[in-house]
Amino acid sequence: MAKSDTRIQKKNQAAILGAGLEVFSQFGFRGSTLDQVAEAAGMSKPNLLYYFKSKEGIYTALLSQLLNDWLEPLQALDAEGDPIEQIIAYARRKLAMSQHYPRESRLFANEIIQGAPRIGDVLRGELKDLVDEKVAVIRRWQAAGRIADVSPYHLIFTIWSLTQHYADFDVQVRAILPDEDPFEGAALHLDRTLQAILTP
Amino acid sequence: MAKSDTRIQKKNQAAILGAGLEVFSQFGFRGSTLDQVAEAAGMSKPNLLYYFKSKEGIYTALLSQLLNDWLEPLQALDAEGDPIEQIIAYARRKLAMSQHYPRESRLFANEIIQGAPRIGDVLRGELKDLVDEKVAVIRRWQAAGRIADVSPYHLIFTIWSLTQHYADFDVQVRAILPDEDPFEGAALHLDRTLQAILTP
DNA sequence: CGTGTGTTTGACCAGATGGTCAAATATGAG
DNA sequence: CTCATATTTGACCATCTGGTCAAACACACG
Repeated sequence: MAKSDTRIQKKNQAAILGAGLEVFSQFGFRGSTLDQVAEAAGMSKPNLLYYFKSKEGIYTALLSQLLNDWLEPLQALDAEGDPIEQIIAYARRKLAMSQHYPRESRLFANEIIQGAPRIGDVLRGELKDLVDEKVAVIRRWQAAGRIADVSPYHLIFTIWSLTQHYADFDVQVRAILPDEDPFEGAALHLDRTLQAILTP
Repeated sequence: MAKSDTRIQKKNQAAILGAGLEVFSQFGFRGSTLDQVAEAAGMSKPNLLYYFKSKEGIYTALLSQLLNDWLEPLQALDAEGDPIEQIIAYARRKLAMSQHYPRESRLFANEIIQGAPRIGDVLRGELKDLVDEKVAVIRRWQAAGRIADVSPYHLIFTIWSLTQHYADFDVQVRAILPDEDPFEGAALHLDRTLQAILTP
């Protein structure tokens, strides 16, 4: 019985999710108010709640909408490709996401630092399964002697932490490097680091 | 004219700061309430405010009290020591802090992700100066050919991100590695990674 | 143009939250 | 023990916040 969304509904839902991303990524869930989101979306608070049941509804809609985009780069890691090339390509995709979608990165960071109360199940389910699968791929590469024998789990943590650092701690990075674009140096450094770790 | 604190004052101030650390590190500043802090400190809300002027007062007292501990490991980096040894020792100290003081790490992470509204000046001042000083040390080591020629700034970011990741994203790390202590593998991985990057 | 449906909002409410205050209670120096 | 001072708290207040509701408005379709 679900009617397909009208033009206006699509436009407003998109505006609300955009505003929610802006606000929630900066202040976290509890630190944000509906008035802030409404203001950022350019509409009244009751109108927000005409499109989404509650504050929580906006937030969880955002989280689940973004989760797929967030996992996609790792899914693209190809067991048939060249090992070092594949891993570096993955790291570059992740870094590019930090550069172009820092708000999404900070949204997840806020959520996870505060104990992941709303996506803990996804972390322990979908995410863990995906990581386990790719860890198996890396282990096969290692067994064949094609890359060095580092812990695949910690290798993945290395890529996550290094790339997300530039988005999540952007203020700190720019406090240290006020006169340059951190992402240029980061890309080069990331390449060299992974080369150094992975070369057998 | 400042009277030295009595026994009771010392005890209660410590209790409040401990409670504040517990609560603020989990929910961030805006996400925490004075009632939560009072409850965790085992006293009434008005009594909290007898010792600290405001919620903000507790928070900023915490931040500035912890900042020194946070910068100390980097200060201890010794220009006269063996380069690779010194850098790895720094990374290990940082990792140990993430392991033993994860709440402090998350407190800073929350603050910085949300734009560091209260410690931006410290980042651009004290922290930047300290980092610049140590970067100069690393550059001298590199000029002497004693370590590889990586960007010193990004090397430091690497150490920060890798070590703090295990504290700040603890929930995610443990979701992926439910059956082991992540810090054991992390220490080994960190050593190997830095060896690989730094060996000329 | 008129009518039914979808959209928007001003006014409002209940509960939470940061902070105040006067009164009660504990403490310790003489 | 006594009293001045330090400590503690119940009751309270103003503001903020998530959410509701009825009324107003816009719009498409006959």
